[in-house]
Amino acid sequence: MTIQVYNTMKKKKEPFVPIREGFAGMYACGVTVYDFSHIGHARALVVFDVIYRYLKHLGFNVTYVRNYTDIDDKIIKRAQEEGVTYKEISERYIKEFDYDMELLGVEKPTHAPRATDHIPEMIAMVQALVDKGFAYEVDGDVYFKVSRFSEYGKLSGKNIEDLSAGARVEVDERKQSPLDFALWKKSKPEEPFWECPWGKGRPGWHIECSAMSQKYLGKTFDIHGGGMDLIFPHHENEIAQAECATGEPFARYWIHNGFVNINQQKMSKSLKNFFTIRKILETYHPEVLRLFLLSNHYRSPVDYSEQNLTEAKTGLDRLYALLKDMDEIQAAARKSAELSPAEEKMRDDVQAFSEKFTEAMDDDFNTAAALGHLYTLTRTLNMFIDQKKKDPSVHISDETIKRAQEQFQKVGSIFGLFNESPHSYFQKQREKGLTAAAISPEEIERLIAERLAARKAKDFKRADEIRNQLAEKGIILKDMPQGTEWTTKDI
RNA sequence: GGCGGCGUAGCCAAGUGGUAAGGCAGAGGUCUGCAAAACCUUUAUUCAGCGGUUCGAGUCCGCUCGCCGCCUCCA
Repeated sequence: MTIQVYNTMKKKKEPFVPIREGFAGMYACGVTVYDFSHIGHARALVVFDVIYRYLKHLGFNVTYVRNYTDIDDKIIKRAQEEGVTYKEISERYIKEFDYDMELLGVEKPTHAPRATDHIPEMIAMVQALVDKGFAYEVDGDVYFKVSRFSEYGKLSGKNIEDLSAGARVEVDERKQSPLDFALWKKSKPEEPFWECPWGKGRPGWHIECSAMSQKYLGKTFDIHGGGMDLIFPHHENEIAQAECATGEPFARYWIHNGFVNINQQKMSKSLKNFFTIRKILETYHPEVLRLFLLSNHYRSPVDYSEQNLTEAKTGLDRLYALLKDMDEIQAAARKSAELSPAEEKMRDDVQAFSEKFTEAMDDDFNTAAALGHLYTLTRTLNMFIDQKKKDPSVHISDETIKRAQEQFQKVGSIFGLFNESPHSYFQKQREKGLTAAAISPEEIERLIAERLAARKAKDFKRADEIRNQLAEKGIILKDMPQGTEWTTKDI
């Protein structure tokens, strides 16, 4: 069964057929490293991480390339502000980015090239464009001549006439047309530069992705992705450069993720409604953020709000609670040849989930629908576990539990969830809550013991008093058959 | 002005021709001394509005209203 992928170029879903059977080449535009990465970056990174993982899961041999833009105006500006070299800024934020990705559980791509490590490739491409008459040099700057590429606009659905009419770019007199864009920029004094046929200069923004994607994936490759905002002009320009330079088609499938809004407002620096990944992960477990992001289809806009994150946390808690229960039941389960009707049904549901999950993911990576099915399975499993808790004689075989656990492992490995043992997941949460509660576990245990004594003596007034007292500090008690457990209140 | 998207229950959110997934919140119940957790039941005759195509439409077409993105660096 081939998967369906929405291709921005065609504006519709189409079957994904790679150039070479069994292989997939994928390039996703990475970040410009001049500051900490934010929630918007996180979404793009998580979306393509999941696409990467899913393609691998399907058995594709995937080459995934994600670049670092480590030379550009913003980096240079930042370096000048701090009085350090551009390299110091870019390397610093590459390190920070890598750290964020590790926290977020984003898999390393096959290649993570830096733009500045590929200057010769870029110069060669610019030279090829000049030689073929697609680009022209003006006083050290080299521009791409948009009018020479009749297909310009095919990705974004724009045409050259409309663009010319609506151009609000300040017109650079030296450009032959306002639409022409820089392939190579002459360096100003004090700016980093590389020697090239046009003097001292540095690459324009778009050229790096064309050069690096081709180096690692070939002239024509399968998937090119990034945020919606990159469709125009970045990806449009990449296509123009690459196809004119090589004379061959560039990427075949264009995948773009939607934006993140903050409390229904566009995220922007001027509104200061900006959240860095680092900041969010101080409060929320990384998997909460992933679950939240994957609860929406990747092309829809998603609204970041505390309520939505808290909801995601509730969901993740529920899933981990089930995993914990399954671990416990598994430990006590026995082999059995005979299945009760309830267990039969459970196996059927597990199997049904497996099929529905695949169906959802095959349909343009519909993680939201896939998660819906996971919750349905969760309810089925909880139902059985609930019965078993009430009546320990209810039997279940280890094989059935194993099959259910395997489905969760599969989802976990594709979505980047359930990387922790349920025990450590809840343990961490308790530790976090404890810090906020300012009470020691020993003190809690002491109060629980005191409450137990009170309950045994039927002094429920005192027992409730203790429970309320702990609740005020954010400690929630649960009276279980085997004793009293405690958790911390949700953030 | 050009291009594109969206509008599904209190909230979040799947669903591109076959009769409305899932989650959160709420209500009732099982369990509990009472709770918590879990489970059960329940919550959209209806998918912004109006027309049209069709045996059949959130789903396709047209119009209207409302929101948003891109066209400038941006995931």
